[in-house]
Amino acid sequence: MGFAETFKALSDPARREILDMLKDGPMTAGDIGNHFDMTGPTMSYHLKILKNADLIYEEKQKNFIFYHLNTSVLEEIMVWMSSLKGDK
Amino acid sequence: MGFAETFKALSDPARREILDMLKDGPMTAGDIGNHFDMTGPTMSYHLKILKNADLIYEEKQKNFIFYHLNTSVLEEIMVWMSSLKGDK
DNA sequence: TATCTATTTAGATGTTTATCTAAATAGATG
DNA sequence: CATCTATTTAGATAAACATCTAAATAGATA
Repeated sequence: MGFAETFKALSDPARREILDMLKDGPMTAGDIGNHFDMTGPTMSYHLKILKNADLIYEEKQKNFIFYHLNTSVLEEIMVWMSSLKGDK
Repeated sequence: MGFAETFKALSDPARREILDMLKDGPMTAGDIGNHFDMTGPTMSYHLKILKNADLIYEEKQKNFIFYHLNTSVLEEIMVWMSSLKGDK
């Protein structure tokens, strides 16, 4: 939990695409995975990184896991970026 | 040049600190390096990554190189982040 | 309860990253 | 022009990362 973790999570194109997909609502791990040419375990790995970075959270429902976007961390990053730009 | 490169550049704490330092005005590679417990070559490596990510640019003056902050790339990232947040 | 479905964990592997030391470049100055 | 100062390039290395296959978990259902 820190900027390093967040930026590392955001540095991978697949992970950014996952976030874009979740913008329209929660999805199961399987449905997310179907959009990529990757194995399940690889998808699971990326989801874990996004989860550890607090960019998504999971909700278990039956034997599915729904992933939700969490944008609160992005707010903090935008504050830092604004300060870099000199916006006080 | 792309989000991947930018986020990777931002994922390192030393590199983020360099950007914070440059917020107050340009600095030479040497002066930047003096703030860190790192060798010159390591500093040079980080500066190159920031430069390739277009987050800084250099201006040669005598036998010094002054590094300047460049925030235009951050704007694009903030636009993407805003869209994730649903700010249309 | 046996098994099917959804997802994760474990372990292996090739690639990328951050760091160092040693050497190279290039401009300024005695 | 010899050398000092500022910085980078080259090459090596340990750690971290992204990916895979095989196996494990855990809940739903026949």
